[in-house]
Amino acid sequence: MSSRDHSPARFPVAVDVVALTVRDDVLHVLLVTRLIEPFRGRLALPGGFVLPGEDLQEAAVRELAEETGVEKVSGHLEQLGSYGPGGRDPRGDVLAVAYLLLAPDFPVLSAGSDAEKAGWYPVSSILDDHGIRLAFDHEKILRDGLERARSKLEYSPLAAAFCGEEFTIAQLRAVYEAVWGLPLDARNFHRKATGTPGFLEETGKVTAGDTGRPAALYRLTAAARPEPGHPARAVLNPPLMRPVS
Amino acid sequence: MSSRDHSPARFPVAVDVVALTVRDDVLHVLLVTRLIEPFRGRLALPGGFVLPGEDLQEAAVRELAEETGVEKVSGHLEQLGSYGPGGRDPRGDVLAVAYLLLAPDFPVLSAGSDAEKAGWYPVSSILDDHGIRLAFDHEKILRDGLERARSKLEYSPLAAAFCGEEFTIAQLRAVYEAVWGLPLDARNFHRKATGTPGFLEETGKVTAGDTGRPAALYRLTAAARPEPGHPARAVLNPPLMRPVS
DNA sequence: TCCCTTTATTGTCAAGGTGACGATAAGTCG
DNA sequence: CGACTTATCGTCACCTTGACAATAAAGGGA
Repeated sequence: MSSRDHSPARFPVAVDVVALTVRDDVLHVLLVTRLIEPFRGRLALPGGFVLPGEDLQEAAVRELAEETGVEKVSGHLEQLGSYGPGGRDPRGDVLAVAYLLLAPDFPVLSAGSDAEKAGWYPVSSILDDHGIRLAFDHEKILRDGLERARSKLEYSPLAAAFCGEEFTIAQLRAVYEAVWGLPLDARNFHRKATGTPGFLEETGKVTAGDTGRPAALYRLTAAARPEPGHPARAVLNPPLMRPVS
Repeated sequence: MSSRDHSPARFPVAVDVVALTVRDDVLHVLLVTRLIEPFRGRLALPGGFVLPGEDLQEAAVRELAEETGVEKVSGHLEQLGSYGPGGRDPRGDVLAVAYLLLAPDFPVLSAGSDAEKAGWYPVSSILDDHGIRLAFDHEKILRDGLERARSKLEYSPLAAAFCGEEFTIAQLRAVYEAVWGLPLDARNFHRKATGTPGFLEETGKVTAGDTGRPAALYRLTAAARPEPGHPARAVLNPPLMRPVS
């Protein structure tokens, strides 16, 4: 820190959350419709200003709860990056700290306590050409979050963050296919997922009721489960690489 | 952003830079000695407060120049993460945005314009048990920066950011060994570095004067060179993994 | 000059991982 | 029961890696 600045400038600090989930085999992002200016009527990432005495991650969790009605979100939450403070809010300088949430599909309040409508939107409908334009610089933040998620799947057990506690290999593969936007060979994926030491363990249970042969249910190994405070361990070694094309 | 907050809280925003280099085959970090409270006399990462109208990365470059006397730093600069705002500065809430600089060895002013002494310190001397204690939460930031650098070497061409424009395979290998703290097999490394398409290209020149056989000089391919604004491309595919032990 | 030391570079080989894809297994549905 | 669907196991050629031998190209000293 500079020793010269007697009274440093102060900035409002906002947290914005890129919440991703896989719904019907399609990657979705959680967005709210803004009911006030600026960008009234536009879709935006959920978020809000950090309060005094609050930590960044606390603020992210609180804003997510306020705007989506979810008190206890399971899944994986990590910091994505910071943006600004200039050129991103017409009201003036605002520093934004973005967080990335990878979570199983959860219901959102159609009208949160902030009176903003929240809902899941397919990521492709936002990022495609001629997609819906987001407020602020949220499209860039979403792109950064998507790329972070894509690369993290390669070497970390984070794909399981999109699933519940127990899941089948096919469900896990559907996560990879939805996030990467690529088809994967079911047999090779099964070999890699079940063959990686310290990644998955069988629960002994199987699915029922669906069409086709029942699938075995797996859960993450204790070693692969994200610990509070610790980053997700690099369990997939060698990594599960994205196909080139 | 929350629609409810009419006058959001404002925080001072500091940028801190984890500047790493390889010097005499040892990883060093750039630190300054604080001459004022708090943490007077302690070593700290160079950094300072963001000024109004300034971007985060601009502030990082400016503070680095002010405290180390380097106007144009070559190498790779990327955002590392944000810390706080609570519990990291005894003067009160301060949000810190950390940046990571991977650079060739450059001289630092022994007394910068901020009158803080800057110098290179072996990373191990800071992070070892009984190492020198840094000011603020800078030890955690340094650890995060080190881990980021270590993992980035695996799949990106960023090791070359520690070298000059042209370098030998052995110099590049020395970077990996210094950052990872592990010995690598010179022959297998040579095969991987020269055999990866789109990574290195020969300059045709060779080193001279040293003991032993002269080494060929290489440079990064245009595709592997970091573009302004773009992240470092994932050129090493499959990656060059750290040995397990 | 010739040998020794040092560093760079090229090969070799076995083991393991991956992509492509055939073959079975175990359910549901008609 | 037979068709269909999904899950799981096997096979095989190819590629990459780790371990390590061998060769190349300098400088230094006897």
